[in-house]
Amino acid sequence: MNIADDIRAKGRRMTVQRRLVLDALRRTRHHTTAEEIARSIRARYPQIDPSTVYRNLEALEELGYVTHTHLDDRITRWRRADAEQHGHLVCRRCGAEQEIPIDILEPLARRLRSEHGFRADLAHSAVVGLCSKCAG
Amino acid sequence: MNIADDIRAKGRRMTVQRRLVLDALRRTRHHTTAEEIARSIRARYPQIDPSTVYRNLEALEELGYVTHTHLDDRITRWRRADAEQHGHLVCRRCGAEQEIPIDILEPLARRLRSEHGFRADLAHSAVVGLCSKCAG
DNA sequence: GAACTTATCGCAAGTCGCCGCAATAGTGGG
DNA sequence: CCCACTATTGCGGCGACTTGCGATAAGTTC
Repeated sequence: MNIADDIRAKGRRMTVQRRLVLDALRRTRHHTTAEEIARSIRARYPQIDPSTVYRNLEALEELGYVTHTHLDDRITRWRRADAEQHGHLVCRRCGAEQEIPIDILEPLARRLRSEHGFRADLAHSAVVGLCSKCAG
Repeated sequence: MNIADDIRAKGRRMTVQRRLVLDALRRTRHHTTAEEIARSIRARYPQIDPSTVYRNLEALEELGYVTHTHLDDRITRWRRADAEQHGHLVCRRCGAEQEIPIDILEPLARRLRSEHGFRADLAHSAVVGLCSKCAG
């Protein structure tokens, strides 16, 4: 089943706008911001409203096609759900972000699960701190 | 050395506005939002501009008196730097936030330090996932 | 304690993301 | 192919900051 049919099967609709957002996400390697996606779409289709992009990202997240992460700022980062999972380290000083293999976070996830019944979404979270350069 | 002198020693100034922000933070048990602090101050001193509160929180963070955290939304949470350290679990479904003892995160911090030279600021980060209620 | 330097303030305007609403347009059924 | 249903869109406007700027006032010097 292709994406369009899957979306329809879930009672949603496949619109041009939706497809454009999906395509924009497909073109980006790592995570992007909604604003960047909106900009790239509006370069060709200026009539598409930024709020439509925001709403589509949200809808596509509900549909399971994308996920978002909050790093150390107010900006939401988006990426395809089928992209490789990894953790994030964000330097609070220089802002550098680094990706780390998800399995480093596994032991913590297991403990949170057994001790707090909490199912951590590791790729969704970011660890803030000082990178090796800034820590001196 | 008291706070005022310390601030002056660092080439900054102790203004009424600064003191009001500091006092407001002292009154809150856990973390608050800038907007809430602004509201509580402006209830008594309406002439104080919200932007002054934002700038003071930033300045006080540079001075080492407060820190901020980003949970799973776009709102910045502030708290006193000398408050008790703890980790945060945030449910992506119901939004509930839970505090956990910081030592649960220690093993991860040690590993990030040795393997990536990254000094994690555990109390600054939040782990996103599903709480026991929402995980069903 | 007056002069002076400049951190900080209040205000107005701008940005990014979100939301309500009326108009529009995918979809399934006939 | 046409209709009814309702998910989605564009637009205007709001919330949470953020920033430029001229005015104000801490702190320092004399």
